[in-house]
Amino acid sequence: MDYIIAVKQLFLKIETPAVYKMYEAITIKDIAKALGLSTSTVSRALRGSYEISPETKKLVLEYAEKFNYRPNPIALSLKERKSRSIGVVISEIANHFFSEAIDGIESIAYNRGYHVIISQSHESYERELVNVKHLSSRSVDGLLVSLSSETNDIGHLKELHDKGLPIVFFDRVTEEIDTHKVIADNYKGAYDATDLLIKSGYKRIAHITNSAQLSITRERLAGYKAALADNKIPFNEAYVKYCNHGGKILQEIEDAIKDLLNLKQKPDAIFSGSDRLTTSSLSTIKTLGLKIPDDLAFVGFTNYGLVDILDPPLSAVKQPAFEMGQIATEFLIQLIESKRPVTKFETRVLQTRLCIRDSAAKKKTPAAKK
Amino acid sequence: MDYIIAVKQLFLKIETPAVYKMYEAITIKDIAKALGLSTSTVSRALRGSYEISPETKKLVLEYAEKFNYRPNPIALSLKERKSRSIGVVISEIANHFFSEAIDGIESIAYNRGYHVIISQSHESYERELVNVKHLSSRSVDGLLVSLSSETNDIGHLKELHDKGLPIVFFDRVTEEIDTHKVIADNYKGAYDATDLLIKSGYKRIAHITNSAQLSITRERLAGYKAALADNKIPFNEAYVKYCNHGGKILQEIEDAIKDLLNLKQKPDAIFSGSDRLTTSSLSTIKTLGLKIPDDLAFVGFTNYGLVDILDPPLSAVKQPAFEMGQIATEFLIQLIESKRPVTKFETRVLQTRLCIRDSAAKKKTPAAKK
DNA sequence: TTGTATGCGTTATCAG
DNA sequence: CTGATAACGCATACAA
Repeated sequence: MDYIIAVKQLFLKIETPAVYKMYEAITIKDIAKALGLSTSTVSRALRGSYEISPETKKLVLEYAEKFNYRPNPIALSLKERKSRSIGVVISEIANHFFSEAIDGIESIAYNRGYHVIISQSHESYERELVNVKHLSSRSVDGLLVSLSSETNDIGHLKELHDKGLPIVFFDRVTEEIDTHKVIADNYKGAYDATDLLIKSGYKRIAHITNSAQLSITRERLAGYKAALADNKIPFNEAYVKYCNHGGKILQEIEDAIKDLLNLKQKPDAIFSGSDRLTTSSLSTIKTLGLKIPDDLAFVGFTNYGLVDILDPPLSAVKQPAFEMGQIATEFLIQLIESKRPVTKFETRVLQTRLCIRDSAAKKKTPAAKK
Repeated sequence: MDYIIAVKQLFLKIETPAVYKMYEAITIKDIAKALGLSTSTVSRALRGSYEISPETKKLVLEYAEKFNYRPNPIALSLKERKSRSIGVVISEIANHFFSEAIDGIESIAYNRGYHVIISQSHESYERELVNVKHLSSRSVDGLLVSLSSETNDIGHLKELHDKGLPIVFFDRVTEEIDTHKVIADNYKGAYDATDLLIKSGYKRIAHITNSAQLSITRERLAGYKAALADNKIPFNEAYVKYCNHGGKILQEIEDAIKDLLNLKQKPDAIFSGSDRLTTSSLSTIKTLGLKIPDDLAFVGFTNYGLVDILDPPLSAVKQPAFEMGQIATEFLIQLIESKRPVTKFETRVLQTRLCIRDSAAKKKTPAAKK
């Protein structure tokens, strides 16, 4: 049986020329041969060089058009030593903040003729490492990075950056690498959210947030603390819950919220510090049978279109994800195409937007509590 | 001031050699020169060829290891005439069905050493065309396609496919191209959803769905009709609302739902046919102040994690997006790496999953209505 | 066992 | 105005 197949294969191999093989496209060489010109003449004609006679130019251009000539980007890459592609390193596409950011990234990249290669770390340092290695080894011209929540050693990126690979960070940044960065005003966003809860009459406000090493976590925590301080509310360490945000996030959140509810001084409101944290928290709150805002008021960072379809509608801090992606990409392309080494870097800070809805509604019984 | 900067730059330019320029990596040629060997020897040693002496092999391997040699993928691509990357053509990343599918695609692709390049059409035929052109012209080895809702001319894809570019369709497929396809059992999913509503006591069930030319729309409509027929409920054309799903989807949906509510025989339930349609419908229903399920019962296709955080929890048809992505990718890589032309193609159909929740709860007053 | 030469598709340099 | 040649990094047929 195997023998027959083998013979058949041999037969097929002889019979069929390499037609099926690959989408064969026309090359400069083909044009040159067909027109009895040299490849260099064709190349120059195609690029509209002034030193080619109008007739030749016309001839070549028409032939190219007719046979739908497209320059081979891979050959160009090899020659110019750049791939015209940029790598994006993020944790999760299935997260509206990042998918909006990607929209922004693409809107700029495609206009400037760059491919976008996206890789997800799923919040794992291991995977981030693998992805960065995969993307680097000279197949991308630059990297757009938002760190995974597990990452605290950025040696892999530092090394690439030192070797001259342009890198721009957005959202989850690091201070250890001096380059352009694009972030939201997390401090102010968190301040606004916390302040809204306080102004609505809540005093015992818990904060569910990402892993402690992320820049966004630190900045949002600072904004939360500042709002408490400005309103003369003491900061309570037990009210802050860090979640590593990995695969078992739902369990993590459930544990965190249960912990909070078991405290002697139960919190009366929660401020949640990210997209996934927000949805997971809401899910847990529902499971526990708690009513928002009466049992627990709620405000969260999120870019999902959830704000108004929930009951009650969700008060949320929205990040300018699309713009962040755009600006980061502009920065990166600028670095890639810069003729001279860049030594002066910028950290661009964009404003967040607070959407006020019922989930942080005024407390109904402010008098009853002490 | 500018003058000083210019002088400084000039100075810098003279001072710094072309180090900043580009992440320079070591090549086979470098190794050969350093070790006094020829490039071919090095190349062979690196690939562990049997015809190289153990000593030379060791020498080369150690040197390569020490200087962290990585073969240049672009040079390889040029040589082997393939890029080891696959293009993904979808409408929106910010759609859980697609982001889950992408997870599946990546899980397979990365294991097999392929890059994944994603492009979004945002439901526009124009953009789909541009993206496909961009991806093709020999920079990807194959295409994973889910058509935009605007697309009814697939000439661009047909041409590429005829030229030998492997293409696999998933979710939104076409019959006009003979190749592997991966779809959900949309017929059954729609049947189940409609049947659930009927079994819960609803009889006037509207269907909000995608643009009519999409395969998923046709299949889901068929399932909806079949469930009605099996339950002896007459089909009412006025109950089916097609939405083109473009930029102004919210307005479209609002109009559609208002139309439905203005009918003499107002529907008592809605079955919605996609992720975005579902969230937009819920949003509109909320805006109009309608209560689910008392005023209007609801079941929708969706892959969002919404099911249980809404009030009432949402009954939903979930698609096996991750698996669809995986299988489509396996098909594609199989086509790409096949040594012979493939003539026998498969259409894989995966099962959907119905999640039953309160939004399709039993009707409370079945007696009152005729 | 190792080296030389060639080609993948393109552009730049130099020579006519 | 046009053509020949080299180079980008790698693999391989062919020589030695």
